[in-house]
Amino acid sequence: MLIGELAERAGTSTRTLRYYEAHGLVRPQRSANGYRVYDEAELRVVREIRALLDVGFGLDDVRPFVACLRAGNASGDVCPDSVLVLRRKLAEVDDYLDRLAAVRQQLRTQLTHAIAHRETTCPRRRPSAP
Amino acid sequence: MLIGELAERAGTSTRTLRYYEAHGLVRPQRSANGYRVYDEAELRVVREIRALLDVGFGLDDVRPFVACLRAGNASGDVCPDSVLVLRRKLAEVDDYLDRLAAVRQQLRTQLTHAIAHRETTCPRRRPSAP
DNA sequence: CCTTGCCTTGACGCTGACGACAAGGTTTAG
DNA sequence: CTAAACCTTGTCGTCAGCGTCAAGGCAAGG
Repeated sequence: MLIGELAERAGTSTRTLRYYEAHGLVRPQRSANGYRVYDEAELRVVREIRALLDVGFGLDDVRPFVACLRAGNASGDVCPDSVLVLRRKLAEVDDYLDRLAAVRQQLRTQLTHAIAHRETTCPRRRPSAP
Repeated sequence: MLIGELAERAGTSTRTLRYYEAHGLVRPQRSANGYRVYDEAELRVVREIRALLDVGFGLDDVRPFVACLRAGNASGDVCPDSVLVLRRKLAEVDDYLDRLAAVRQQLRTQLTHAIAHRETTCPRRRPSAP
Protein backbone atom coordinates (compact mmCIF):
# COMPACT_ATOMS: atom_id res chain seq x y z
CA MET A 1 0.00 0.00 0.00
CA LEU A 2 1.36 3.39 -1.02
CA ILE A 3 0.89 6.63 0.85
CA GLY A 4 -2.06 7.83 -1.20
CA GLU A 5 -4.05 4.68 -0.57
CA LEU A 6 -3.27 4.71 3.13
CA ALA A 7 -4.29 8.34 3.35
CA GLU A 8 -7.61 7.61 1.74
CA ARG A 9 -8.30 4.51 3.81
CA ALA A 10 -7.37 6.34 6.99
CA GLY A 11 -9.43 9.36 6.04
CA THR A 12 -6.54 11.78 6.06
CA SER A 13 -3.95 13.33 3.77
CA THR A 14 -0.55 12.27 2.51
CA ARG A 15 0.85 15.41 4.07
CA THR A 16 -0.40 14.26 7.44
CA LEU A 17 1.16 10.83 7.06
CA ARG A 18 4.53 12.28 6.16
CA TYR A 19 4.16 14.59 9.13
CA TYR A 20 3.56 11.65 11.46
CA GLU A 21 6.57 9.90 10.01
CA ALA A 22 8.75 12.97 10.51
CA HIS A 23 7.72 12.81 14.15
CA GLY A 24 8.52 9.12 14.46
CA LEU A 25 4.98 7.79 14.73
CA VAL A 26 4.82 5.83 11.50
CA ARG A 27 7.61 3.81 9.88
CA PRO A 28 6.90 2.74 6.33
CA GLN A 29 9.15 0.53 4.25
CA ARG A 30 10.65 1.91 1.10
CA SER A 31 10.31 0.33 -2.31
CA ALA A 32 13.14 0.34 -4.85
CA ASN A 33 12.07 3.67 -6.33
CA GLY A 34 11.95 5.33 -2.93
CA TYR A 35 8.19 5.19 -2.46
CA ARG A 36 6.81 4.65 1.02
CA VAL A 37 5.16 1.25 1.43
CA TYR A 38 2.76 0.53 4.28
CA ASP A 39 1.21 -2.70 5.52
CA GLU A 40 -2.18 -3.20 7.12
CA ALA A 41 -0.81 -2.77 10.62
CA GLU A 42 0.14 0.80 9.82
CA LEU A 43 -3.45 1.52 8.91
CA ARG A 44 -4.50 0.58 12.40
CA VAL A 45 -1.72 2.70 13.82
CA VAL A 46 -2.80 5.72 11.84
CA ARG A 47 -6.40 5.25 12.88
CA GLU A 48 -5.33 5.05 16.51
CA ILE A 49 -3.40 8.27 16.12
CA ARG A 50 -6.31 10.04 14.49
CA ALA A 51 -8.75 8.87 17.13
CA LEU A 52 -6.54 10.12 19.94
CA LEU A 53 -5.81 13.45 18.28
CA ASP A 54 -9.54 13.95 17.79
CA VAL A 55 -10.00 13.55 21.50
CA GLY A 56 -7.50 16.30 22.17
CA PHE A 57 -4.24 14.41 22.60
CA GLY A 58 -0.99 15.80 21.32
CA LEU A 59 1.42 13.84 19.16
CA ASP A 60 3.65 13.18 22.15
CA ASP A 61 0.74 11.77 24.11
CA VAL A 62 0.02 9.37 21.29
CA ARG A 63 3.45 7.76 21.19
CA PRO A 64 2.88 5.16 23.93
CA PHE A 65 -0.28 3.95 22.25
CA VAL A 66 1.48 3.49 18.95
CA ALA A 67 4.32 1.63 20.64
CA CYS A 68 1.78 -0.53 22.41
CA LEU A 69 0.04 -1.46 19.19
CA ARG A 70 3.36 -2.13 17.54
CA ALA A 71 4.31 -4.45 20.40
CA GLY A 72 1.58 -6.74 19.16
CA ASN A 73 -1.28 -5.84 21.45
CA ALA A 74 -4.83 -5.80 20.15
CA SER A 75 -5.41 -2.38 21.62
CA GLY A 76 -3.08 0.55 22.14
CA ASP A 77 -4.57 1.19 25.55
CA VAL A 78 -3.39 -1.84 27.44
CA CYS A 79 0.21 -0.88 28.17
CA PRO A 80 1.33 0.82 31.37
CA ASP A 81 2.60 3.93 29.60
CA SER A 82 -0.69 4.31 27.77
CA VAL A 83 -2.57 4.00 31.03
CA LEU A 84 -0.41 6.70 32.54
CA VAL A 85 -1.24 9.02 29.69
CA LEU A 86 -4.91 8.16 29.92
CA ARG A 87 -4.93 8.99 33.62
CA ARG A 88 -3.09 12.23 33.06
CA LYS A 89 -5.39 13.26 30.25
CA LEU A 90 -8.44 12.40 32.28
CA ALA A 91 -7.14 14.62 35.06
CA GLU A 92 -6.48 17.40 32.57
CA VAL A 93 -9.97 17.11 31.19
CA ASP A 94 -11.42 17.20 34.69
CA ASP A 95 -9.46 20.35 35.45
CA TYR A 96 -10.57 21.93 32.24
CA LEU A 97 -14.16 21.00 32.91
CA ASP A 98 -13.96 22.71 36.26
CA ARG A 99 -12.49 25.87 34.87
CA LEU A 100 -14.97 25.89 32.02
CA ALA A 101 -17.84 25.48 34.44
CA ALA A 102 -16.54 28.45 36.39
CA VAL A 103 -16.30 30.46 33.21
CA ARG A 104 -19.82 29.48 32.30
CA GLN A 105 -21.04 30.61 35.69
CA GLN A 106 -19.28 33.92 35.30
CA LEU A 107 -20.77 34.44 31.86
CA ARG A 108 -24.24 33.78 33.20
CA THR A 109 -23.68 36.25 35.99
CA GLN A 110 -22.39 38.85 33.57
CA LEU A 111 -25.35 38.26 31.30
CA THR A 112 -27.97 38.70 34.00
CA HIS A 113 -26.19 41.81 35.23
CA ALA A 114 -25.99 43.17 31.71
CA ILE A 115 -29.67 42.60 31.07
CA ALA A 116 -30.63 44.09 34.41
CA HIS A 117 -28.64 47.23 33.61
CA ARG A 118 -29.46 47.60 29.94
CA GLU A 119 -28.24 50.84 28.46
CA THR A 120 -28.96 52.56 25.22
CA THR A 121 -26.01 54.89 25.65
CA CYS A 122 -24.04 52.71 23.34
CA PRO A 123 -22.06 52.98 20.17
CA ARG A 124 -24.18 52.90 17.04
CA ARG A 125 -23.60 49.81 15.01
CA ARG A 126 -21.23 50.53 12.21
CA PRO A 127 -23.30 51.40 9.14
CA SER A 128 -23.50 48.52 6.69
CA ALA A 129 -22.90 49.63 3.10
CA PRO A 130 -21.73 53.21 2.54
CA MET B 1 0.51 58.02 32.41
CA LEU B 2 3.06 56.51 30.05
CA ILE B 3 2.97 53.02 28.66
CA GLY B 4 5.29 51.50 31.24
CA GLU B 5 3.21 52.69 34.15
CA LEU B 6 -0.03 51.54 32.54
CA ALA B 7 1.49 48.16 31.85
CA GLU B 8 2.50 47.75 35.46
CA ARG B 9 -0.81 48.97 36.85
CA ALA B 10 -2.73 46.70 34.49
CA GLY B 11 -0.49 43.75 35.26
CA THR B 12 0.70 43.27 31.72
CA SER B 13 3.50 44.28 29.36
CA THR B 14 4.16 47.25 27.13
CA ARG B 15 4.30 44.88 24.20
CA THR B 16 0.78 43.77 24.96
CA LEU B 17 -0.50 47.34 25.13
CA ARG B 18 1.04 48.19 21.80
CA TYR B 19 -0.48 45.03 20.41
CA TYR B 20 -3.93 46.05 21.60
CA GLU B 21 -3.43 49.45 20.06
CA ALA B 22 -2.36 47.94 16.77
CA HIS B 23 -5.66 46.07 16.82
CA GLY B 24 -7.68 49.17 17.57
CA LEU B 25 -8.63 48.40 21.16
CA VAL B 26 -6.72 51.15 22.92
CA ARG B 27 -6.22 54.72 21.72
CA PRO B 28 -3.62 56.67 23.68
CA GLN B 29 -2.83 60.32 23.14
CA ARG B 30 0.63 61.27 22.03
CA SER B 31 2.85 63.74 23.82
CA ALA B 32 5.09 66.16 21.94
CA ASN B 33 7.97 63.71 21.84
CA GLY B 34 5.81 60.94 20.45
CA TYR B 35 5.28 59.03 23.68
CA ARG B 36 1.95 57.33 24.26
CA VAL B 37 -0.05 59.00 27.03
CA TYR B 38 -2.95 57.21 28.71
CA ASP B 39 -5.60 58.47 31.11
CA GLU B 40 -7.31 56.55 33.89
CA ALA B 41 -10.15 55.45 31.65
CA GLU B 42 -7.72 53.46 29.51
CA LEU B 43 -6.64 51.55 32.58
CA ARG B 44 -10.19 50.35 33.05
CA VAL B 45 -10.37 49.48 29.37
CA VAL B 46 -7.22 47.43 29.54
CA ARG B 47 -8.43 45.61 32.64
CA GLU B 48 -11.69 44.82 30.88
CA ILE B 49 -9.78 43.42 27.93
CA ARG B 50 -7.57 41.29 30.15
CA ALA B 51 -10.50 39.96 32.12
CA LEU B 52 -12.34 38.91 28.99
CA LEU B 53 -9.28 37.36 27.37
CA ASP B 54 -8.70 35.37 30.54
CA VAL B 55 -12.17 33.95 30.19
CA GLY B 56 -11.38 32.75 26.69
CA PHE B 57 -12.59 35.61 24.53
CA GLY B 58 -10.72 36.64 21.40
CA LEU B 59 -9.72 40.22 20.67
CA ASP B 60 -12.60 40.58 18.24
CA ASP B 61 -15.06 39.46 20.89
CA VAL B 62 -13.73 42.12 23.22
CA ARG B 63 -14.33 45.07 20.90
CA PRO B 64 -18.00 45.69 21.79
CA PHE B 65 -17.15 45.77 25.49
CA VAL B 66 -14.43 48.34 24.96
CA ALA B 67 -16.72 50.45 22.83
CA CYS B 68 -19.38 50.19 25.52
CA LEU B 69 -17.02 51.37 28.22
CA ARG B 70 -15.83 54.17 26.00
CA ALA B 71 -19.41 55.25 25.40
CA GLY B 72 -19.49 56.20 29.04
CA ASN B 73 -21.13 53.19 30.63
CA ALA B 74 -20.05 51.99 34.03
CA SER B 75 -19.72 48.43 32.75
CA GLY B 76 -18.72 47.11 29.36
CA ASP B 77 -21.46 44.49 29.55
CA VAL B 78 -24.54 46.65 29.31
CA CYS B 79 -24.64 47.37 25.60
CA PRO B 80 -26.62 45.29 23.12
CA ASP B 81 -23.57 44.20 21.16
CA SER B 82 -21.84 43.06 24.33
CA VAL B 83 -24.91 41.08 25.30
CA LEU B 84 -24.90 39.41 21.90
CA VAL B 85 -21.30 38.36 22.38
CA LEU B 86 -22.01 37.15 25.90
CA ARG B 87 -24.87 35.01 24.66
CA ARG B 88 -22.80 33.60 21.84
CA LYS B 89 -19.89 32.84 24.12
CA LEU B 90 -22.14 31.19 26.64
CA ALA B 91 -23.51 28.98 23.91
CA GLU B 92 -19.99 28.14 22.76
CA VAL B 93 -18.98 27.25 26.29
CA ASP B 94 -22.04 25.06 26.66
CA ASP B 95 -21.17 23.25 23.45
CA TYR B 96 -17.61 22.81 24.54
CA LEU B 97 -18.70 21.53 27.92
CA ASP B 98 -20.83 18.91 26.22
CA ARG B 99 -18.06 17.74 23.97
CA LEU B 100 -15.59 17.73 26.82
CA ALA B 101 -17.96 15.68 28.92
CA ALA B 102 -18.21 13.17 26.08
CA VAL B 103 -14.45 13.03 25.83
CA ARG B 104 -14.19 12.51 29.53
CA GLN B 105 -16.64 9.65 29.32
CA GLN B 106 -14.65 8.06 26.52
CA LEU B 107 -11.44 8.38 28.46
CA ARG B 108 -13.00 6.70 31.46
CA THR B 109 -14.24 3.89 29.28
CA GLN B 110 -10.84 3.47 27.68
CA LEU B 111 -9.20 3.46 31.09
CA THR B 112 -11.40 0.77 32.54
CA HIS B 113 -10.94 -1.31 29.41
CA ALA B 114 -7.20 -0.82 29.55
CA ILE B 115 -7.00 -1.85 33.18
CA ALA B 116 -9.21 -4.86 32.59
CA HIS B 117 -6.95 -6.04 29.75
CA ARG B 118 -3.59 -5.19 31.24
CA GLU B 119 -0.72 -6.51 29.18
CA THR B 120 2.95 -6.87 29.93
CA THR B 121 3.78 -7.38 26.28
CA CYS B 122 4.77 -3.79 26.06
CA PRO B 123 7.73 -1.74 25.00
CA ARG B 124 10.35 -1.34 27.72
CA ARG B 125 10.59 2.16 28.96
CA ARG B 126 13.46 3.96 27.36
CA PRO B 127 16.45 3.60 29.69
CA SER B 128 17.10 6.71 31.77
CA ALA B 129 20.75 7.75 31.88
CA PRO B 130 23.24 5.87 29.66
C1' DC C 1 29.73 64.47 28.40
C1' DC C 2 28.02 60.15 29.66
C1' DT C 3 25.16 56.87 31.63
C1' DT C 4 20.68 55.23 32.91
C1' DG C 5 16.16 54.41 31.93
C1' DC C 6 12.48 55.54 29.81
C1' DC C 7 10.29 55.61 25.06
C1' DT C 8 9.81 54.64 19.62
C1' DT C 9 9.09 51.42 15.31
C1' DG C 10 10.15 47.09 13.08
C1' DA C 11 10.70 42.47 12.57
C1' DC C 12 11.36 37.66 13.77
C1' DG C 13 10.10 33.59 17.09
C1' DC C 14 6.87 30.51 19.30
C1' DT C 15 3.25 26.54 19.65
C1' DG C 16 0.72 22.35 16.76
C1' DA C 17 -0.89 19.97 13.25
C1' DC C 18 -1.01 20.28 9.33
C1' DG C 19 -2.36 22.94 4.07
C1' DA C 20 -0.43 24.52 -0.06
C1' DC C 21 2.85 24.96 -3.38
C1' DA C 22 7.31 24.21 -5.92
C1' DA C 23 10.19 21.43 -8.72
C1' DG C 24 11.12 17.22 -10.01
C1' DG C 25 11.32 11.66 -10.60
C1' DT C 26 8.46 7.27 -12.03
C1' DT C 27 5.22 4.42 -14.03
C1' DT C 28 1.43 3.36 -16.81
C1' DA C 29 -1.78 4.01 -20.50
C1' DG C 30 -3.01 5.70 -24.88
C1' DC D 1 5.80 10.75 -27.48
C1' DT D 2 3.27 12.42 -24.07
C1' DA D 3 -0.09 13.12 -20.75
C1' DA D 4 -2.00 11.53 -16.37
C1' DA D 5 -1.47 10.23 -11.98
C1' DC D 6 1.15 8.75 -8.85
C1' DC D 7 5.35 9.61 -5.84
C1' DT D 8 9.67 12.41 -3.68
C1' DT D 9 11.90 16.37 -0.69
C1' DG D 10 11.71 21.13 0.80
C1' DT D 11 9.84 25.36 2.24
C1' DC D 12 6.57 28.72 3.49
C1' DG D 13 1.81 29.90 5.42
C1' DT D 14 -1.85 29.42 9.00
C1' DC D 15 -4.11 30.99 13.72
C1' DA D 16 -3.42 34.17 18.44
C1' DG D 17 -1.39 36.65 21.56
C1' DC D 18 2.02 38.00 22.60
C1' DG D 19 7.90 37.47 23.87
C1' DT D 20 12.17 39.01 22.46
C1' DC D 21 15.62 41.29 20.41
C1' DA D 22 17.44 45.32 17.39
C1' DA D 23 18.55 50.01 16.59
C1' DG D 24 17.74 54.29 17.89
C1' DG D 25 15.51 58.86 20.08
C1' DC D 26 14.61 61.63 24.38
C1' DA D 27 15.08 63.28 29.33
C1' DA D 28 17.47 63.80 33.58
C1' DG D 29 21.16 63.20 37.00
C1' DG D 30 26.09 63.23 38.21
